[in-house]
Amino acid sequence: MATENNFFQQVYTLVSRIPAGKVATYGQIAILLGHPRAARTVGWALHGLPHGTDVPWQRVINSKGRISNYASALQLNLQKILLEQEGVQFDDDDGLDLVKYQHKF
DNA sequence: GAGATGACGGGCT
DNA sequence: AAGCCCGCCATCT
Repeated sequence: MATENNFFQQVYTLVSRIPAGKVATYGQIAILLGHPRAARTVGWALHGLPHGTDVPWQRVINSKGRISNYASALQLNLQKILLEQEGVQFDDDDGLDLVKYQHKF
C-alpha cells in the first residue's frame, strides 16, 4: 500500500499543475521528478487514482501524443472527451500536437 | 527479500 | 510502416 508521501504523491502534485488545454507526457513527468526513466512508474501512479479525484489525469499522455490508456477503453474515450472540452484538438489518428499542447513547467 | 506488475519509451525487426 | 522486444523504476504480492 502506498504511504502518504511518496513518488505517487509527487506525480499527483505535478500533474495538478498542468493547466487546462495543455498536456504532458509520462516521460516528461518522470524527468521533472528526477527520474528520467521512470515513465512507467508515472503511469502506475495515475492508475491508482480514484474516479472523483481532483488530479487532471487526462492531461497526461504518452510520448507520441496519444492516449495510452489502452487498459480501459471506456476511460480512454472519456479522457479524449475531457481534453477536447479543454480545447485540445485530436487529428484523424486520435493523436494531438505535442509541440502545440505540451505544457512547459 | 525476490518475483511480478504496469496509463511508458525507445530501438530494432 | 506497424509491431515486437527489451530496459527502466517504484510499488505490490
